[in-house]
Amino acid sequence: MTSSPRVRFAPAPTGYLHVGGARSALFNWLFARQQGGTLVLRIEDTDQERSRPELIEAILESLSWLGIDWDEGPIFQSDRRDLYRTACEKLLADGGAYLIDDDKNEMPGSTLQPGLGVAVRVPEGTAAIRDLIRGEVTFDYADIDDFVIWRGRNDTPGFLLANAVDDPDLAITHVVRGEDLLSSTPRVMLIRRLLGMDYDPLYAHLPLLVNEQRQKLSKRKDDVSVGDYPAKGYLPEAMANYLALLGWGPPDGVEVRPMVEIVERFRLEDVVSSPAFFDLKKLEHINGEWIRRLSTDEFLAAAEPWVTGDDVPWPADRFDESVWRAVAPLVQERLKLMADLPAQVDWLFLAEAPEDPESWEKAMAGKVPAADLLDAVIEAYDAAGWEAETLKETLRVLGEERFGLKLGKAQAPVRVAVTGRTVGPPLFEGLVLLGRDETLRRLRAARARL
RNA sequence: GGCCCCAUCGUCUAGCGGCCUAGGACACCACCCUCUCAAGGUGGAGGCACGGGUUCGAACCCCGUUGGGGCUGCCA
Repeated sequence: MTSSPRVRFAPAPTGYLHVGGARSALFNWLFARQQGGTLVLRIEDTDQERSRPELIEAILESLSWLGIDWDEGPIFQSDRRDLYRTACEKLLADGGAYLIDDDKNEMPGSTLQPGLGVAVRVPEGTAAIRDLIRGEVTFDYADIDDFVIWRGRNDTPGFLLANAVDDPDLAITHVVRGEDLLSSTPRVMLIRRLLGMDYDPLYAHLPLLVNEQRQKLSKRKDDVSVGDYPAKGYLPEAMANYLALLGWGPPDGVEVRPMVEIVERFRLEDVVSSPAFFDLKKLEHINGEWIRRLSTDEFLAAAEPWVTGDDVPWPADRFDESVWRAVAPLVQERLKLMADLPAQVDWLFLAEAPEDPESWEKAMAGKVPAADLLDAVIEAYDAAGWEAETLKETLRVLGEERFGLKLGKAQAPVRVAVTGRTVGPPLFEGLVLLGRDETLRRLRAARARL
């Protein structure tokens, strides 16, 4: 008999969702969706002092942004305090745990008392964890010290206790989480044993996500808050796609693909056991791939905040929707990050070509006779038909016949005069959109500076 | 220190005893394409940490060494 699995993602609201947590959430989700199982969202907010309720909404938002949905919850551990308290009292009464003072000295008594904490008395024996990724991992209780399960300081349950109680109570079948939790597992198992439960879930301890120093990603040292990624110009599809590739690889080697295809192929047993470096470079590449995969309409929708948001570099009233729609496909092909979008099109909506000294230097002070060339272009464009192909041909012929320059060289001064930069979308299509008058005005203005 | 986990190109991975003179992807280099930049195409450089076993045969199995990491909190 195979009943459908139940898994959970259990973040503590002590910070925003970071990429490591997101990856754990994603793997739980992938497994649940793969197996037709259930994903429970549980908020581990037992520590009154560290929990910040206002962060919960942000965490849920980040999960949703990634396309991770859940079937039950969020369940708050802070609502279930009585459950943990009852379990703790039982342990106390049975002698499996004892009261402690602030310095962890054992205190007399077998019921919870204000101001006193509770510690488990670790007995002899071993705990064998059944881990889908690592096989069987055994711990000897002789190596484990007595540990606190109830905080006397603020009279709240510790995470080990809450964990031990919740997973069976929620009928969790598979615990999928980071490897940093592996060492805490024997203690959770011990609590359950002392409580008389014969239940243990199957575990899957995911390899840690690490930084360049190969250390566990930390919110403090590493810039890894998922909530920051939309504003950096990442698409949720790209982030989720990349995260799925950390610790797992599709059997057919096709890395960039829709999440439904990843769900089809995902197997917890195939997750590797060694840590993975969170590589922004690869994320960027995948983001570029996803941007290019968008239909024009999808791209326009994704680009909306980048062309009409509060941070656009041009005055809102100068933005021209039809011009934007016309260049959009040209820009879509060249972006890795949506954040790079404004710099591609700003010259179309600014009153003047943007200033970029480096570009100016490169195009105007090089070997190309910029002044003479601009003079010639101005004269030619004043009379030319205003279509991309004509403008291109005009410049090509002019450049070759009068200056002995290939189009690649001849276009540089024109590009910088009009767009301000040496790089950008295809020039002649852009000139058509900018219009003859403004193009000529910018060419003359640039010529005057030489 | 103790316990536990891990070890294939710089990075992410494929490989689950012979298909491996180790495959793919990112990054890097070269060339092609090209109005710039991208994208795309072609090619290149680059790896099984080390030492013992087991086996007819090990990247794959076992042991050890070394290295890295995690935990060791009245955080999770």
